[in-house]
Amino acid sequence: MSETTAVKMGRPREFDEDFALEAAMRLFWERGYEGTSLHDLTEVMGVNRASLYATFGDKESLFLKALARYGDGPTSYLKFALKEPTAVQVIESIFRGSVNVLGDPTNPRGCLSTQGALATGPAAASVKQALIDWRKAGEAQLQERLKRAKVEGDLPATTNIADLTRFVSTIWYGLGVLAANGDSKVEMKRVTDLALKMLPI
Amino acid sequence: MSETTAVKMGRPREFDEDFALEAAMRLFWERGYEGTSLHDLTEVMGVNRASLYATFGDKESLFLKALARYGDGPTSYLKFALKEPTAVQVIESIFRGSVNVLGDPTNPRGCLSTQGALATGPAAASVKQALIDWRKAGEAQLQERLKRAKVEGDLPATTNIADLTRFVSTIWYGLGVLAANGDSKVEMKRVTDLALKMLPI
DNA sequence: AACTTTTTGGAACAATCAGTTAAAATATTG
DNA sequence: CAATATTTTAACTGATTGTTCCAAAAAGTT
Repeated sequence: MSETTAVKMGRPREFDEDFALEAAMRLFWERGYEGTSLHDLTEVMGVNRASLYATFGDKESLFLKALARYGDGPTSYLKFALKEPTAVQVIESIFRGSVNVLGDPTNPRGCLSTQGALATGPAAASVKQALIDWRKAGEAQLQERLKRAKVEGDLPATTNIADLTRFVSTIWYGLGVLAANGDSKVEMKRVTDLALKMLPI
Repeated sequence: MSETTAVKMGRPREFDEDFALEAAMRLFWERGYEGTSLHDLTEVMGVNRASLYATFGDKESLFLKALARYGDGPTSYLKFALKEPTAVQVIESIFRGSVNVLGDPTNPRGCLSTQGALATGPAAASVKQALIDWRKAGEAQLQERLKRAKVEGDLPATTNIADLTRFVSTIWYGLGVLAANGDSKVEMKRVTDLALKMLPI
């Protein structure tokens, strides 16, 4: 019976794993992978070095866990957006969710997937690549969904799915930089409103 | 007579200042501010530490000089684009120039202004801010030009200049991330072609 | 040849980096 | 209480960070 409620032997933890990972995610989000030091991580996470390594592994491993949490948390809107009934609604929903997260003043400015490690030194090359993969995976999910929309007839048969996907992704990424620039939610919303009006659909 | 051709006393330099700054720019471009070490800079620049400091100042100062060179070099297309006769041609020209630079396989992938320091630790906060200012300055120049286009009548009086500027900027920034993802020039061109077709003009 | 001026090479700097280790502390189990 | 298991504490790696300093080297000037 090794359940989550199982009584554990040994000295009990003085930190909350969930809280700690959330804090790590937000610090990486704000400062990027290379800009975040282990010392600062232990502080915001409320975890000492040794426990951090025992629980989350090394810095890269911790970052990947934080990234996964980012996908399940702040950017979970993507999962729901993909379930919308039509292509237009899917795109609308992605834009809405994105603007909501990026425009929330309680969040770090920008998007973890682009701020985390867009360009790095050789030591962080694998993290940079992981983020490329992460972004491309998002694009792939959208592309699959739009492809289905075409089959279902709610996108014209003439629509170039790859182009439309890349176009939406471009705006998506661009919003992240707008947010990093300090633009407000209202300003970002005006961009997505304009984009939706123009959409070749 | 203190001209540039003036004979200088002292031991002559063994490095070329222009070459060195170009090399620094490209390394920052590829690795970002925090991802670039002084050790690696001296190697690619062909300058020893002491001479680097004497000539370019500290790391931040060197980065700012590299950024200025980036503006005068790879992204000089902006200056020319703003001189185009109509708003549409201006935007077309920006997109074309951007795709050419970002899609050039001999260049580092992505855009220095977004890769340099989108998110950083506190130590690099001033560099991050300098890049925000740099990007916003670019937006401001475009906005001024589009405002003029409206006055000159080649944009409808109903056009919201701020919105149009931000929309073009968003795509501009987004292209940088596409490039960082490894997308090809052809793929980026298809994005800008689509955007131009959709432009509310 | 003696003196100035500038650059070079390399050592030295203190600070910080990610990561490890061993002992002390705190719990459960028998 | 004794044995076991886990976490905390804190010191300690060894490497790397950005920056400074200094004597030697290489040129021009007198």
